[in-house]
Amino acid sequence: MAKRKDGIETREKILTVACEIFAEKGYRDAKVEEICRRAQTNIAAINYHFGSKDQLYAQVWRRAVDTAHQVYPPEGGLGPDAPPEERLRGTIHSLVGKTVDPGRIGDAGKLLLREMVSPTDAIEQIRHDAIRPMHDRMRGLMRELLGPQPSDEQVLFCAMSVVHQCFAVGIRLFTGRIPPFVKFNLSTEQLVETLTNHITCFSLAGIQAIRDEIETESNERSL
Amino acid sequence: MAKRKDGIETREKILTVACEIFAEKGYRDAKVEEICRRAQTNIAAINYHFGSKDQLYAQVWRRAVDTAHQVYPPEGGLGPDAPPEERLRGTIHSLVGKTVDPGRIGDAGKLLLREMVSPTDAIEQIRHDAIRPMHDRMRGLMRELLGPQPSDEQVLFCAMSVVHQCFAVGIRLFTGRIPPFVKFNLSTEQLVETLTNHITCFSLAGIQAIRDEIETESNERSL
Amino acid sequence: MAKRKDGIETREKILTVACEIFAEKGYRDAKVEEICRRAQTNIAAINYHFGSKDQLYAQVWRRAVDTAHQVYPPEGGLGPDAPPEERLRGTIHSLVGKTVDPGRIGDAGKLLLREMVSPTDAIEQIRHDAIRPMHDRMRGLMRELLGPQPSDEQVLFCAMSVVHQCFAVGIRLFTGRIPPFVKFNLSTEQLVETLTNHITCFSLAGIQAIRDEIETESNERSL
Amino acid sequence: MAKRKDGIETREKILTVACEIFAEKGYRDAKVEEICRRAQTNIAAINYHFGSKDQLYAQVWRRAVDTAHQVYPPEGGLGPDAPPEERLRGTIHSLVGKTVDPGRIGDAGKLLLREMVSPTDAIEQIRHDAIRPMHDRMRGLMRELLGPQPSDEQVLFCAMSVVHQCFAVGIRLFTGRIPPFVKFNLSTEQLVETLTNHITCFSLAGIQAIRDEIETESNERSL
DNA sequence: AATGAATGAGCCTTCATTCAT
DNA sequence: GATGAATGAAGGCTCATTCAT
Repeated sequence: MAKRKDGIETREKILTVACEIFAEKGYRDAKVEEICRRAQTNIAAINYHFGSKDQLYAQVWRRAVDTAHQVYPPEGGLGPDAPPEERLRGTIHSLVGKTVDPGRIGDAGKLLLREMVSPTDAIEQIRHDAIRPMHDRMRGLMRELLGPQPSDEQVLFCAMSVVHQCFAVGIRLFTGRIPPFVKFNLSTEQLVETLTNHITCFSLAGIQAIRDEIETESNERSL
Repeated sequence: MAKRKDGIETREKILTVACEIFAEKGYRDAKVEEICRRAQTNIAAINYHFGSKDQLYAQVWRRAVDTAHQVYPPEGGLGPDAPPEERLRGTIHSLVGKTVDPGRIGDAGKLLLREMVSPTDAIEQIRHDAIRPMHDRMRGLMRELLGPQPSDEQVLFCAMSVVHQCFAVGIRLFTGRIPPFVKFNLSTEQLVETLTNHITCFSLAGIQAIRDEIETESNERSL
Repeated sequence: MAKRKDGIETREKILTVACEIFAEKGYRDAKVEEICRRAQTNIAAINYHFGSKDQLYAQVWRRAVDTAHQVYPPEGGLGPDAPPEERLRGTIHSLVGKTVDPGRIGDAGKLLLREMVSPTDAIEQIRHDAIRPMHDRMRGLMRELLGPQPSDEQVLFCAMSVVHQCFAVGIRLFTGRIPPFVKFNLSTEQLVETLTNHITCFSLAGIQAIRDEIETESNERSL
Repeated sequence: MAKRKDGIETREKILTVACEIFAEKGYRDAKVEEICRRAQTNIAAINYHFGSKDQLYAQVWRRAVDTAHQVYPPEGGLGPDAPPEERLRGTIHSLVGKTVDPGRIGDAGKLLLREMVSPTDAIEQIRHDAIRPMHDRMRGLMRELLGPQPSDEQVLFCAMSVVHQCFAVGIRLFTGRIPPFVKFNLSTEQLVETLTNHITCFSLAGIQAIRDEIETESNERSL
């Protein structure tokens, strides 16, 4: 006889294992057979509980997003009244944490990064729910920091400059090209902190440089 | 009839089509059947000319790297005597071009980016030939620009900050989330120029900020 | 419906059909499609139940060996105390039965013979389990029957003389060159008996002749 | 430009190489690509020179039979007037030589043995031309040696006993289970001689035993 | 006469999904 | 509710053969 547990338990186990495997191998190379085996359930369980591999993936993704946002809230938990420099640091901290810190959000970070780069059709909806708000927020911050009259282009470019710096380490980590951080003997928390400091410092200066350029252009044009 | 020629033509046709499809769908989702159909050859042609799908992919990749390096040489064609700021601009230009300009390097850019993020086993060799030199070069540049005593960590972080800014637009382009550049009515050449300017400006300021930080730390320590 | 049972039945059906077809056509020319068709299952059943054609073959072979040994035990069921002439007869009976009697061991005999002549890589292990013991046993018997001082060479040659006589009819049967036994109206049991008698009589005399020769040589040498 | 040799040369090269490979791997596992490669010609050569793989095989087989018969003539070159014991020895010598002596007949022996055991459809005709005469001859010899009134059955069984002893070593040689002859340091010629002696001695005694049995039976019946 | 690029039929295998129990 | 035997569509690869040159 089969164990008549809760049904919820198996569901959760599958979700967890699936996240690991999707993160490790990607959607296509993750096999339902392996997920079920590692989740110690039968091969029909995924279809039984989730309807299909696609739908399982969507669930896994949604849970990853939720987990990541919960552990690393969008702007680091700061309110809208905090100075923009602080909110930038908070946002960078959040992004770096999400993609670098497997200790606290499991494999959600890898999954997020993977989807960031090779999007799957099935979950366009979810992606827009999760990623666009982040970009919108980042663009808002850039507008605050870039001063009076930045062009949409400049706002977008700066936003991308910041966002992709945050992804950088994550990408390198999960593609296996782990940089020689190990020798620095940094804990994950320290790594997140160090990276946040670096990117914030680097970016604030970068943004300021773009702002100066805008003003120079503006002055030239007004002459 | 255009058949039974010297075999080179068919080979090239397959290579071109395969690059498109690998870039578009990734290795796993690219079907040899589709490649052959679009190349107007028999389904066995890939095995005949390349031995296997794996080996075809390796060839495609190698050609993509070659093409990209030819059109966008590593440091923009500058010699080692040029000032480091210029060489940074050249390197950024090269990276941006490779990942943004489908007009001149076909789908090589997409392929490069894809491999950057989800590496395939078969071509570790090639990846090391193409990617590591770039990172080494970039780290060398950072050392020049960061002044007397940067730590390995600082060099690495700055290099990553620059490199991943360059990939940013490429990633966004090829994941289909085409940013609203279109409305700016920029040609690809203009886009590459604009991005190069932005990233160079942003990064030089960022690097300078890190350099200042280093010196501050150094002074504090020497007190 | 007779479907979705315990899986054993389908497995057995495949095993039986596969034995027939492997025996009939050999490993390479046996097609999984035909096996599945004749076993009235899906083409994927072999992979599901056995993993691969290779592994199916190994299973088939192991079962054939087991069946054959069960129906025709190595020395005809005689104990080690029986006189060597009787044990020789028993061994001959066993070998002849295994290779001649399709009525009681199905196609195992054909399979054994086929493997005897064109060994397959995958099952070296099994071959050593089944064939070497038989040869060792036969050589032991020869030593008993050849008297005091036979050379290894003489033991081996006599063993081969006996063993291959036993295979003779089997080979001729399964290569389709059925000798005109049919006209003798012999049942399979009678055929096995008749052949056993013939080979035993022929071989005991042959062995005795070699033994005489040994003694002659020995005498000559001692003169 | 292609070498415009004789055309005969290439043909012969293919025939030789094909014999090697067919002997080594069997018809099914021999690949035309490998044959052509090792024969240093193009992949279409087999079809060009022989029409098909089947027909090449038939040619190879016919040549193997011819070679074997030439080097080891059916009854060892003895005339019909020689005493039957001598002609038996000659026939055994011929059979053993054909299947054991790769030095003088190339791989023809292996090929013959292989075909002996797993006949190929395409060359039934040739097989009957080569094998049936041998069996007829052997049965004739048996009739001479078995005395006045042997049954067809007894004649056949004795013929098989002799013939298959001759194949024994060959089979063991070419299936890779080379017996420890090596340690005896026998040259091929010596091996052929030794085996011929053994089988002749063994068989003459065996035949005599069957003859005695016939006479016993006959006496019993006539009582 | 000879070549080798190209073909297509066929094979084994994979894998998400279904369904009887 | 849960299982796992079974399915079928599809994919990559093999290989003897063909045909334009």
